Amino acid sequence: MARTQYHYPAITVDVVIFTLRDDDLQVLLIQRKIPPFEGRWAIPGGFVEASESLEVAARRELQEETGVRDVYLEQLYTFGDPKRDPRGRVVTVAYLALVPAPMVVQAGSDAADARWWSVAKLPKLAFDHTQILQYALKRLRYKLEYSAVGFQLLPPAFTLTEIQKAYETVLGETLDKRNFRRRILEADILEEAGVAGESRGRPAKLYRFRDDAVAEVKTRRLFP
Amino acid sequence: MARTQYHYPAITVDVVIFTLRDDDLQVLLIQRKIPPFEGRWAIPGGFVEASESLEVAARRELQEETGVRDVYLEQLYTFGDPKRDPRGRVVTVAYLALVPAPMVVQAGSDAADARWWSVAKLPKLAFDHTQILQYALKRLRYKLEYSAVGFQLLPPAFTLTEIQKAYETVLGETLDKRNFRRRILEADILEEAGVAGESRGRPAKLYRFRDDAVAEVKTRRLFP
DNA sequence: TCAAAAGTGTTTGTGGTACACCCATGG
DNA sequence: CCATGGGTGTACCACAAACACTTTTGA
Repeated sequence: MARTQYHYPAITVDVVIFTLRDDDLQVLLIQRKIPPFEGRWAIPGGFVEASESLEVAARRELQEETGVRDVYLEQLYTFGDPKRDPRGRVVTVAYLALVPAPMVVQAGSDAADARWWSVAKLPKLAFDHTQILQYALKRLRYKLEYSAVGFQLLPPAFTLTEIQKAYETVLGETLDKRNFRRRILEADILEEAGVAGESRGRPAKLYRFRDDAVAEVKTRRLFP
Repeated sequence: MARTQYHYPAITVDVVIFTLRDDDLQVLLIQRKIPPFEGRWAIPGGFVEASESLEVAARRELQEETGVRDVYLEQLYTFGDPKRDPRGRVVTVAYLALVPAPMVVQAGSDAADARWWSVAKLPKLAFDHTQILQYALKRLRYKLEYSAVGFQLLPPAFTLTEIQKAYETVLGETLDKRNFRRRILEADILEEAGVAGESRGRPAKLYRFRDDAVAEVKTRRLFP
């Protein structure tokens, strides 16, 4: 601890925020309005305050950008290459957040604009944010197979067809309807929640994620 | 970026170093010789230098403590609770390292002593290091089932019985000999490397981990 | 009565698990 | 020749994969 403090790197949190919109996996990006990378799109983030933990900082950033609280958030990875920020040493702790579909966004004070982008066609990003985003995407797909985090992308109540579409969208592959339904019902993590209105055909049953079901740590993968 | 620099937290890396000794999973700890937690045992670690990446810093710490280079190292998690260090804000990026069995250790300049401890009976640790160590242990056991990192704990060439013992030691359960051998050979990650000397019974074949085999990302778990 | 979406079972294949004996060597 | 550790195959079971038609509703 003999080191003088002014050598310390800065610490930021960056939050990769995914959602599902229009049967498409999308990510929230902000457009920088100051250099470096002025005008470029970037993952929302900011400095960690002196008194807050990393996760609290991430939740604060998330709320500033989307207005949501109490959504799924997990630490992803910490990026600390000395050259990742041209202004000087900045270490960033990246987080992954999943928010339910219909979400309005507001450009924060340090952003010119904020909007959702399809992960299929992303713009050129600032800093090493392309790398961070790809890492987040890989982790999301991986977790989707082994745990029940997929529900975090849906509204509180949903039909089986909706959740199947959600899984197909994120994984980028189609799944068999009967096998999907059998497995997700046998997993015993859903409960019925009435009947959907609005439909051109036969009305679907609504389900919700059971409060007492754990989103993490399935012994077997949910969807091979 | 308008913030004054003297508010930045300090950044350290801590490296949880596992090895196998005497059919036992052990972890390297150092004994602190300065306050806080003077005399307590702790996970080896230190400050990140201005010009080095986080992984380079972790490798440097690892080499300072054990003398080894080119061993398995992966980032674990970043711990940033504001109160985790009584001296002030210190964010630590924890790494997990696996080193082959016979390893001499040297107490570093800031440590009174350094030695291997069985994970079964650990002393009281400094800071939040018990939490970090438990997290590392959980991750190691998890990865062992889904990937081939277990080889990193063994010498370059090993017998099938040795590696089975290694897996049993880390997982804390016994495995069926024929099933273990079938699966590990079918995984196609080993190649023969001659015959072991020194034996009281029939000499065992030696194997080594194939250079071109990837230690990570198995589609199916190796050992359920 | 037609269009649109929801819902439902069975067969086949693959992979996991359990289990016991013979082989090669050194003392 | 015996003690010690090395090495090998099969039968059963459970779960994953593939696959097509009937039901309910609104227009």
